[in-house]
Amino acid sequence: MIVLDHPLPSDKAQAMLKALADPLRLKLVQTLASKEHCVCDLTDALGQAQSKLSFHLKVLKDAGLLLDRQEGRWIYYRLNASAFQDLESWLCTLTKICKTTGQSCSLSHQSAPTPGSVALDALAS
Amino acid sequence: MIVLDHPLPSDKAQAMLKALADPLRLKLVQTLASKEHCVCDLTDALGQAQSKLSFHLKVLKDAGLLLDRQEGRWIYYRLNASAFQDLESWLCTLTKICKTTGQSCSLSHQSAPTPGSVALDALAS
DNA sequence: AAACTGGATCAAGGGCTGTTGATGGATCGA
DNA sequence: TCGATCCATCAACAGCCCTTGATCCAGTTT
Repeated sequence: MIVLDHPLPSDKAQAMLKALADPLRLKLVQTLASKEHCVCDLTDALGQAQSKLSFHLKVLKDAGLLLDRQEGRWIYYRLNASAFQDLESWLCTLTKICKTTGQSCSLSHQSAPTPGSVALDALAS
Repeated sequence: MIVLDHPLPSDKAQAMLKALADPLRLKLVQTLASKEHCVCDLTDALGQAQSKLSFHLKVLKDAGLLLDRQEGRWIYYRLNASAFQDLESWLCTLTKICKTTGQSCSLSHQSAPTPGSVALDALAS
């Protein structure tokens, strides 16, 4: 089995993927993409119950995808850009393996496989 | 709310994310990264029941991440490189938004925001 | 201090998802 | 044709996740 040699551990990447794999959480991310919001803004914007949003915001925050700050009574959430960057990089590594191992690929613009461009590591079980 | 303007629809991306967000399915992907395998190879390699692997292979295939071909009694599964590429591209777009909207970002090497480099689209509700 | 507001947390319930063992279809060898 | 192998599918069960409404806490206002 090929295991990604990447600074982002697979279990962390998995937690991020799981956090993003929900319709409402994806809407939250898209909403927070423009700028930071407090929870009451989000309840208005998305028309969802406060406790529900708090639940999903916590999931996203625990996965590392969100950051928050307090200002008086309000708590402002924003995207954690570096986490998204890490996940993108992780997925990029996976995609490169996929291309360099001669998997079927319909892309006409795929770059030529450069030996060593993908770091692999064999692992028992 | 900002919505990704990307050829890959968000619900498809979400299905892929959900499919990848499982430990066993991620192991399957990593195993298939090296080369195609039939199901009986995978049961041996991962020490899992055949029906369990068939279930998870179907989830990955339904999400578009796997392709299969039949050869006699065996069915060989392989990664669908273009699907991984699409998902990577989708996530890349999301990350770019995150960076260009001035979200807090600890990266020192982030590229300068180039206006128009990220396609955005406003959407009601 | 008392009332109010924003938000987190909790318990209960329902629904979705994964696991397990059994069954059935398809292909191949004898 | 018969048995064996590979694999998909099914039903039943268990566990997890999401939703909902209530409650609690912290900060603010009066």
